[in-house]
Amino acid sequence: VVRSDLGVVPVCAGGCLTLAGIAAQQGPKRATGRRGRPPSLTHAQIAAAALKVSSAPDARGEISMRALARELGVPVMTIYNYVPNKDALYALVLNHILRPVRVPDPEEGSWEDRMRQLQRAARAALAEHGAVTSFRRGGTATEAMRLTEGALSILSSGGLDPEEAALAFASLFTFMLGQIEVDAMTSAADRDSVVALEAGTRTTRLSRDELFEFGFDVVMEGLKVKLQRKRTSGRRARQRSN
Amino acid sequence: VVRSDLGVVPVCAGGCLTLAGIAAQQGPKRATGRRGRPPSLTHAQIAAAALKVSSAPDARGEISMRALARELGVPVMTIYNYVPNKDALYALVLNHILRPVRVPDPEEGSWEDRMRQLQRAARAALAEHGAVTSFRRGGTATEAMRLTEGALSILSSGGLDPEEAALAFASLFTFMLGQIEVDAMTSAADRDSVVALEAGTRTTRLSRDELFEFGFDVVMEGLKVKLQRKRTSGRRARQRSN
DNA sequence: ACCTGAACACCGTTCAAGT
DNA sequence: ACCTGAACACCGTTCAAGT
Repeated sequence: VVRSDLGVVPVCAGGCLTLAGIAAQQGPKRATGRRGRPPSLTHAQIAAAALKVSSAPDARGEISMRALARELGVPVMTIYNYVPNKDALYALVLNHILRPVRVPDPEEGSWEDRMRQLQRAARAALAEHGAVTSFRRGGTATEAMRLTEGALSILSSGGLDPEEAALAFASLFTFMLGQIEVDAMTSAADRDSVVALEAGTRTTRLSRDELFEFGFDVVMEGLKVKLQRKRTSGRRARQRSN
Repeated sequence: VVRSDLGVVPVCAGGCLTLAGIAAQQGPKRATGRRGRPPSLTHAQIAAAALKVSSAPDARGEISMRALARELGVPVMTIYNYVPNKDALYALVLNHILRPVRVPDPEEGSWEDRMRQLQRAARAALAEHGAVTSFRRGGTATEAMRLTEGALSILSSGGLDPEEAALAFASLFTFMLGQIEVDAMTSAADRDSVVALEAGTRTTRLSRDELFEFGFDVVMEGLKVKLQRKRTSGRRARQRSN
C-alpha cells in the first residue's frame, strides 16, 4: 500500500479537513453501549430505502424524511434516532454508495491506469443510483475522503510532487464533478446520449460513458502537457538564477 | 459573425433541442396584447429579487416562491402571472444571469483565446451569484443555448469538424459544469480556496480562479493531443484502405 | 437507551372568485 | 387581461412524553 504523506488538504465535497484527522466512525455509533433498547434499523436499511425513495419518478433524486419513513414503515421521528438531520442523511447515503469503491493497489498497473480505474469505479457507483443529489448536501463524507486520499497516493506514486498532485487532483475532481452532473441531468431526462451529431446524412451519438472515457483521456493528456511545461519552465528559471 | 451550421444538437442543461428550432421568446410574452391590466412586475425585477432571496444566509442558493413574493412585496400567487411554475422561474433567473455574456467575434483573437474568453465570462457571471442552484432545475434556458451555439461556432472556426466539435464541446462543457459546482461548494462554505497544500513548512493555496484557468488549459491541451491523435489514426486507416 | 405523537413554521400549486 | 385569498397536500425539525 502506498503511503500518502502528501499533507495535501483537498476540499472534497464541501469540507476543509486535514486528511490525517479523520476517524472511521461508521455504523450506529453506540455499538459499545449495550444498554437500552437495541436499534431496530441498520444504516444499510436506511441507505437502501433512501435510494429507493430518491429514484421514485417524481422525486427528482431528492429524499424527504417523510417519504423515507413511509418507505421504512416507521414514524418520521424514528429516523432522527439514526441521523441528526437531513445533511447527515445525505452523507450516510453517499458513504453507502462510495464504500464498495476500491482504490487499486500499486501492482495493478501504471498510475495512469489505476487513476482511470478509480475514477471509473467511483463514477459507476454514483451513476448507478442515477439522480441522487447528495453531493452539495452530503457535506464531508468519510468515504469521499478515503477516495481522495487514494487518488492522491496514486498521483504521488506517479512521481508528482505535492503541488503537482494538488493541481492534478483538482482538475480530475472538477471534471468528475461535471460528469456526475451530466449523468444526473441525462438520467433525469431518461436519455443516454449527451450529444447528438447530425452531420449531413448520418447522426452520431455520444453516450455518457463515451464522454467519460474521452474526457478522462483529455484531462490526463492535458495534465501531462501542463506539468511537463511547468517542470521545464521551473528548470529554466533555476538555470537563469545560477 | 461566424455561421454555425454544424447541425450539432448538444444537450445543454437538460433539454434535447435542435438549435435551429429556438425562438427568442423573452420578456412578458403578451407584449402585443395591449388589453387588460398592464403587468406590475418586470422579468428583471423578478430575477433580481430571486437572486437576492437565493443569496440569503440560510437559503443555500435556493429560491422559494413565498420568500420571493415577500421580497417583491406581492402576494405569492402574483408570481404565477409571470411564470408557470418554479422550474420556469429558475430558467428566467438563469437567462437573466447569462444574457450579458458576450460571444467573442472572430476578430477578437484565435479560436482558443475566444473560447477561453467565453468560458471565463460565463463562469464569472454564474459565480457572481454564488450558490444559485438553477442548473438542474433551470431546464433548457434559451441563453444557455445561445452560448452553446457560440461555443460551437468558435470550435467550427478553429477548423474542427462536427464530430470533433461535439467531442470538444462536451469536454469543455463537462469541465465547466464541474467548476460551477466547485464554485457553489466553496462559496457556500465562504471559502475561496479549493485546495490547500501543506508541503513541509509552507502552505500553498489554489483559488477557484486559479483552478479554472489551469483546468481550462488542461482540457484545451488535452483536446489538441486527442484530436491530433484521432486525425492521424484516421489518416492511417484511410491509407490502409487505399 | 431508544422511540414517537403533536405542533410549528415552512413549502408549491390548484382553483375559484375578484377587477 | 391580470390579480389574489383560501385551501390542499406536502416539507424539516423541536419538544415533551412515552417505554
